[in-house]
Amino acid sequence: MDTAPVDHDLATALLALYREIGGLHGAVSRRLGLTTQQALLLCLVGHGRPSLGELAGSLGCDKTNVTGLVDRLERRELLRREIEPQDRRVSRVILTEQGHAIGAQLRTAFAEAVTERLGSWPTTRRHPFAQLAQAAAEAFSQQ
Amino acid sequence: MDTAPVDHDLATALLALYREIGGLHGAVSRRLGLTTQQALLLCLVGHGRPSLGELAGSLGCDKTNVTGLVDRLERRELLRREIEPQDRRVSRVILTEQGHAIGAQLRTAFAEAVTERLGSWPTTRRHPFAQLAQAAAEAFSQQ
DNA sequence: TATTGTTATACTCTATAACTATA
DNA sequence: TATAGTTATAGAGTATAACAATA
Repeated sequence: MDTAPVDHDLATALLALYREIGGLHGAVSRRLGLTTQQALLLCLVGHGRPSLGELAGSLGCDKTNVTGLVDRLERRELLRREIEPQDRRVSRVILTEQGHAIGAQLRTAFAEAVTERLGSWPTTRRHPFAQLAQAAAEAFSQQ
Repeated sequence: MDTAPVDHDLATALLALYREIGGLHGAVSRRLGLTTQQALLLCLVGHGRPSLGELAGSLGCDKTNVTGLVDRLERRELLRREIEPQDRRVSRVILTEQGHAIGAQLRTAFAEAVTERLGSWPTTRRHPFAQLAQAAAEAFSQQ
């Protein structure tokens, strides 16, 4: 058989990986004065202009949380809201210059932390892993 | 060159995967009446007898948080504290029968959710992914 | 003295329900 | 009427600092 009914080994490995990435990402975020959620949101915005509702979907949390998250990041001038002229109910989020700078620091620091721990992995191992992780993330994001 | 200085692609893929697993795991946990952190702690205890300090290390959070997490789970009779006789400063955590039952439900539900989304992946793809994820989790847990 | 766990505090994250404003 | 975002609320997670019990 090729596709087993339930893959417990894969799930266990992904859960362990989730826990460890969380620790790493949390430490990096904290070092830059952000919470994990603030850092995730900041990286998620990037160069796009997501609405608050879209952010809630991507973060997998309620829209009411995004209001508070965006409030705190806007107060620190890392991003700003912009009302959509075509539909004035919609608020879009745009990073400020400082927000982009912190986002870049965040990505770099996280990439350095990952590379440091997986430093002994050759590209012949890291590359397929990155592709599988990316593909899995996309598969998970389809609802 | 075989080991690049910083692997941004891998870090980006792992961050996306982290976000998606978080959504999936959170949904599964919530369905069983637990928060993400409570579910992580419950799975972490398993059949072991970790101290609160060890749990804090594994969860990557402060020990003061573990006090509250364990308090709430103990109040719901999913686990209990047991003072170590050899060193009465140490409290070890043991799952109750109900705690084991919920833990098993949690693992099964999460494995089902993972398998459902990666259902089209053949074992020739799932298996190496599981091994890489497990190896990465171990590499990350070394400090 | 050092360590394990707790308490107190303040802030952040979270979901639910009710609301405002726009469509 | 329906939708995007907000507010109010209550509970949970988080780190810091100060503390108790034990080693």
